[in-house]
Amino acid sequence: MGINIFDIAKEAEVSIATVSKVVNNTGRISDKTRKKVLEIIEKHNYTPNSLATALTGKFSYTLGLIIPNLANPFFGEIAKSVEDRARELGFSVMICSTDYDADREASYFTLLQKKRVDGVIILSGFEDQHTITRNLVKPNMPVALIARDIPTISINSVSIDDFVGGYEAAKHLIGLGHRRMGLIVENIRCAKERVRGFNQALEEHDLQLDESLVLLGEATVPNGKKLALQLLSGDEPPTAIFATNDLLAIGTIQAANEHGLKVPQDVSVIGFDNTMLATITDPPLTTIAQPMEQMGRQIVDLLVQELKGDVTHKQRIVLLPELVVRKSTGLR
Amino acid sequence: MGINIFDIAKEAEVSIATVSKVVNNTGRISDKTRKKVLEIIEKHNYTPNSLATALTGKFSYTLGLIIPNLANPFFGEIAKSVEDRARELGFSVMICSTDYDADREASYFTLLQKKRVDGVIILSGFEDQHTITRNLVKPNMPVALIARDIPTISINSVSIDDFVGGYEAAKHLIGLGHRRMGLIVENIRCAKERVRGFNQALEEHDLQLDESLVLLGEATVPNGKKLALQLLSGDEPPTAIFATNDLLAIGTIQAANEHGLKVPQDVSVIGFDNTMLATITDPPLTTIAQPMEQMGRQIVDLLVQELKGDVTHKQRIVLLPELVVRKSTGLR
DNA sequence: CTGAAAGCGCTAACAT
DNA sequence: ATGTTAGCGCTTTCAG
Repeated sequence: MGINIFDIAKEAEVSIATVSKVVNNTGRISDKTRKKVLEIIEKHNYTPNSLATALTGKFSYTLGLIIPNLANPFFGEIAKSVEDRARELGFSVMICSTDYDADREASYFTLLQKKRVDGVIILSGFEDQHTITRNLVKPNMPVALIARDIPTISINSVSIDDFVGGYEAAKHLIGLGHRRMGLIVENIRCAKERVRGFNQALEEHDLQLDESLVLLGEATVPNGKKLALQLLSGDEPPTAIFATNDLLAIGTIQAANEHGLKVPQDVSVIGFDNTMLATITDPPLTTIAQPMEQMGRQIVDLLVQELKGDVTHKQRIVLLPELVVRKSTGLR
Repeated sequence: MGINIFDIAKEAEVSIATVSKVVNNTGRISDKTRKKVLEIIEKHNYTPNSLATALTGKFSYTLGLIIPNLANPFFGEIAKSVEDRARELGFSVMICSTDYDADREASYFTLLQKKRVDGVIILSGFEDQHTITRNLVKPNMPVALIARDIPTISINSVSIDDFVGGYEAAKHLIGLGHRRMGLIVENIRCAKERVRGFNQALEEHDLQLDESLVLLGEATVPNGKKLALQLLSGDEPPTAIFATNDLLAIGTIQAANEHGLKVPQDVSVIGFDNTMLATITDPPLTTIAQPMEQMGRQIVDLLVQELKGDVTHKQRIVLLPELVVRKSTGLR
């Protein structure tokens, strides 16, 4: 097909070794030879085949990113920052959308293995420790977890302190005078952690969570709406609702509107993530912010350090979430 | 590093050719041998190195996707459907975020070339015909354009009829009794096409666009807000605003609110794209829908057909946009 | 400073 | 039905 290192070598009347050296700036090459080779390369627009390079050399300079759903802005923003940082460091990223399907996730593990990516970043709900261990850790593939955490294996990760996030949410609501809270919770580990934090704040104020006001479900706007409607139609509806992500919170606002309730006058709503969505709802959403941009950058740094062998010990970076007060929460 | 085809061959006491054949289901292999080889493969969890395969074989089974910004839900949704369809067809996708930077876009062209992807899908604003031709078409790399179009080169593409989209938007507004319209326009070719369609409808009703009410700018919410504010503060503000995408339209709604105007009572707003954002604003946004899911699938199909040589002639698929009426537009 | 040659892991004729 | 062998395009000793 294309032109290769032999073609260049022949036309420049040197050996392929020489061409390789000028391309990679290795070894010693006379300025004259270098110039000549460069000229021919330029002339033919030659680009080394990185498959061949990767086959020989150490790295493929490709990372895998496993993510549930790019259409969700939270994941989109993280994917963007991962790609940005990877690019800065000379890596490409292969995107793998699991659509919250555990089998699909597992099949990506072996695919990325085959493709000989240098490392993989996992941002998913279904990381099954066994699958990860078997498919990635055991074959010696560098792995890093983002926004999720598996305490039981030694692995690089960056996440936020979900507990603190939930705690802050509750504190904010309590400060506004709310006593009876409803919760809409995504069915994944980190969301549970947020609930635990929420509860902690409640307890510190001698408040008790009514378990019947804690609803679990998949993280979509319509689902948030459905669950919130359920909460609001009860006998003794909550005066404030904490949804464990922005999508669910938005559904909650919609439910309130539909139910003839004003946010925040009749019911306060607080979300989690602080995606761009939080700024465009009406009222704008009070939420707990995750530093998505920073998380993406850091996880890439961690992974690249590991695979380059710069750092031998694993790290678990925990960032702190921050309350962002907008207009969806108000005094009881 | 890992275990390779030789290791398997040795342990199974066969040649590497045999192993290759059972892995790829080619040639004839006795059931007995096949079973034995499969066992060893299973035992060692062997996965063929696809770099090596790609080096020898025809395909790398990898596609490149060039896209401005994953954090924008419009692009996120398309990226998702591209990845989904690619996966169904056995291809991985390498994601390339240009951040609306033409240089970065160009550098991705050569990167993907090096990585020997089998084809590239471009969804970007900056496709410079010359750059594409030089870096991709000339080196014989299959290329497909999505949601954008370059009429002057023969290339596979799927897009919507932007002209019709704009036309529909205007018709809707005119039908509601609006006569004085403002436009907020992203500075890219397809947006201009939407404006042309808009104008066409106007002309058919003997209406004239006031050029001073046509504002150009980058497609972000804050920018939409800024421009809309400008429009609304004029001497003779428009009664309806057409923004060429949802982000700009959302900014427009925010501007109206800030300016003390009610949407749609005081000013109607219509957007373009129909991302999930359109459903969560208040009021929900009337907009022109692009079938993002379908576009993503089709472009992958087109590209894969081309690179497999199934189809020799290029296609330009044009889908029709659809008006989705929500609550942001109303009678004059 | 430059080149010859041995791989990297795999596929695909071509033999046997 | 199975094995031998010549590449694929490149990097990297090791000689000269």
